[in-house]
Amino acid sequence: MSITIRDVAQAAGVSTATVSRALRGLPHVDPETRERVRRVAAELDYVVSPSASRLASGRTGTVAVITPFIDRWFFSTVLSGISDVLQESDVDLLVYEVGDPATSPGLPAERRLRGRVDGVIVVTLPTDAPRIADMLEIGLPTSFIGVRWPGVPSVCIDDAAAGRMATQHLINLGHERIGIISGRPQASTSQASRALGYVTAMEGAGLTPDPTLEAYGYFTVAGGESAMTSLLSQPNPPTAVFAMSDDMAFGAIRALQRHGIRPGADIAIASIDGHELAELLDLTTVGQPVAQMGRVAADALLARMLGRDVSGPDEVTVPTTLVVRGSTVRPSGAVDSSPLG
Amino acid sequence: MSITIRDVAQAAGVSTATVSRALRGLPHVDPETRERVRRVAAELDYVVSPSASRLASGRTGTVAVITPFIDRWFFSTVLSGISDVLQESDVDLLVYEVGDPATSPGLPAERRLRGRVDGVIVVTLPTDAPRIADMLEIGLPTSFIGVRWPGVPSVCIDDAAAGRMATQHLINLGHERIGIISGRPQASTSQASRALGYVTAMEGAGLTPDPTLEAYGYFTVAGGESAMTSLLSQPNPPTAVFAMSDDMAFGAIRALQRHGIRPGADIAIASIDGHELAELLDLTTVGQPVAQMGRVAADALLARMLGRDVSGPDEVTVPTTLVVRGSTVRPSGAVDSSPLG
DNA sequence: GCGGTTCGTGTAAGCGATTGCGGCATCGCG
DNA sequence: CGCGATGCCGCAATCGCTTACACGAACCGC
Repeated sequence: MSITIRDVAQAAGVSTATVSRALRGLPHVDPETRERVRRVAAELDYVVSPSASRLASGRTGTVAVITPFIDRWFFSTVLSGISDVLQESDVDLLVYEVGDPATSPGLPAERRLRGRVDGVIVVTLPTDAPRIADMLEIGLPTSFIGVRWPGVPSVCIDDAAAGRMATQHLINLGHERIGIISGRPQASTSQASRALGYVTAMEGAGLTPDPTLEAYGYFTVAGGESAMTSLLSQPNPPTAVFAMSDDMAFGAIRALQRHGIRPGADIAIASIDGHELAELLDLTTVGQPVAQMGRVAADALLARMLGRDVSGPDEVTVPTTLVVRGSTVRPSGAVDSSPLG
Repeated sequence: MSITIRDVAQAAGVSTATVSRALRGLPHVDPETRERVRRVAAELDYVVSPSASRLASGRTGTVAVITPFIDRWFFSTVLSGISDVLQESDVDLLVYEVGDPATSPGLPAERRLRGRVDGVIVVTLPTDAPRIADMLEIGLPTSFIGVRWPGVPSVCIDDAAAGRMATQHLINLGHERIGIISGRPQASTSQASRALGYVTAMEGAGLTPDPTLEAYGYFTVAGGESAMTSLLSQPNPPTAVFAMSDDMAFGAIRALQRHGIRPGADIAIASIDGHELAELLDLTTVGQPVAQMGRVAADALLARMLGRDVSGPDEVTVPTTLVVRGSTVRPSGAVDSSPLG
């Protein structure tokens, strides 16, 4: 029913081997022959059978992206960046949504990957390290986004610096009681780094982080809202809050609105992400180049998969930039402790 | 190097045929034999070669999703719903991001699909009909989201009703000069339907839509902002605005903020989508069950692919619900023309 | 003019599953 | 006890392509 390489070979008066070589641009084919094969193939509307090709060659022309979520801003944006790059190289994109590793078992995809893809991009939550070792055991070329792992291609931001930057900015505005909305209790990796940045900045300014001023927002809008609510119920609430993600900051802002407190004017908020809608909500945030992170990871993976010269280091850190908006204004009467943040 | 079905067969003392049948749960296998094969396979950590299986069986266990974008709320949410369903059935999800059909050529994926997937889900922009015929020509089971096509499984909302609902709500509040922020000039399908709903509601209330009160927002935040800006520059600006999408409404709100105009208090805004962050911005919107739309489409496709009994109609319309928030309040001094919208 | 390259092409052996068909026991029933 | 069903299972032919290897022709330099 479907037309095969044999049909093309016959119609072009050559062998299937030649057709294969001609169509794929391999050498050792007379230019004239190649052209003829191409024409015949086009006329017949021939497309190679991916299954057969894969079986014979062992290559799949596919990469898998393993991501906790696909319907959240950060992840869908990363995905889009990845998609850009892969499409340019005619590589298919397989998506596995695995959920939050903290609540769902692990990577259900491990077994599936073998023989199904040529490479894997793992997008990790900032909340905790993935089963990286498990992943690497499969022996597929892999690229990580969001964690740093020795010897493995990965791209991430400097979480500590980002946390420090946001917190320092609040400090520079004169705030001293600065709360923090973090992900979840006792998480690891980049979350810890962001918290570290917060602590570093605080201590650098001679301030002591008040443990009662930490609340958990689980990286969701709803979580951020309840975190902020609990912060507000403190006997001595913070005058500024650092949220580890824009989503949580959004929730925090909603909490403020509910309490009739004006973000910026009454309580300062700064966070990390650079979410598209942060501008709308006038939220000060440390922006990360999310789509670019996806592109970089995909590029790195492709380079390794296709055996290109692997230029550039394995571990790349992309820059973040503080975007100051209305959610962080000088508290009335306060004096800036440094020449701008 | 990798272990194959032959290794398992040998280790279990049966033929490869039996291994294949045993592992896939096919009948005509002694329960005892099946168990032994399973055990051996597990011990050997055997996984079937997808390529070989596909080539032999002709099935790929994969569906493609063709979507204009993946980094926008609507699409990533749909994608997530699809992913849910597919994962339950152990079907792989291949994603093709094709861009806005209005600006990018078309479906570059057509050729790729043949032999690569068992089915396709096409997510269409509300801005215009996809090359549906092209798509159907491939002869793969296909499911559409966002358009209605005779005889083809599709899921969408009643765009006209949604547009009418939002507009009627504004009318009920006493507004008469109601502007509209639509997608792009002369687009089609669901965009037209939403506009139709607007017109229907207006005329039903004895109001005449003012053509100078229509602006184009191209379904983006930035577009919505400039659309609202141009609306505001009218000699006689609207007192209420219906935006075809939440994103555009977000942009419109930003424009209002920039002009020192309070959404809700000074100008009412209602839109369509039910975006996660609409609540944050206190935006009245006609919510559509986006993730569910993805799930429904995936279910329908799976039913056809796997030859299940195709229950339910081809074309399903999912319900929308008006969520009233602060962006639409009664204009001061106005009287409601009906008992609540 | 001859051995050795280089080029273009064909032959055919895989790749690792799936599955139609046939064979051999075993079973049930008359 | 005989005979058709039935249940299990193996044989072997695909599926459509890739690619190592072989082969003949043309071409090279000495």
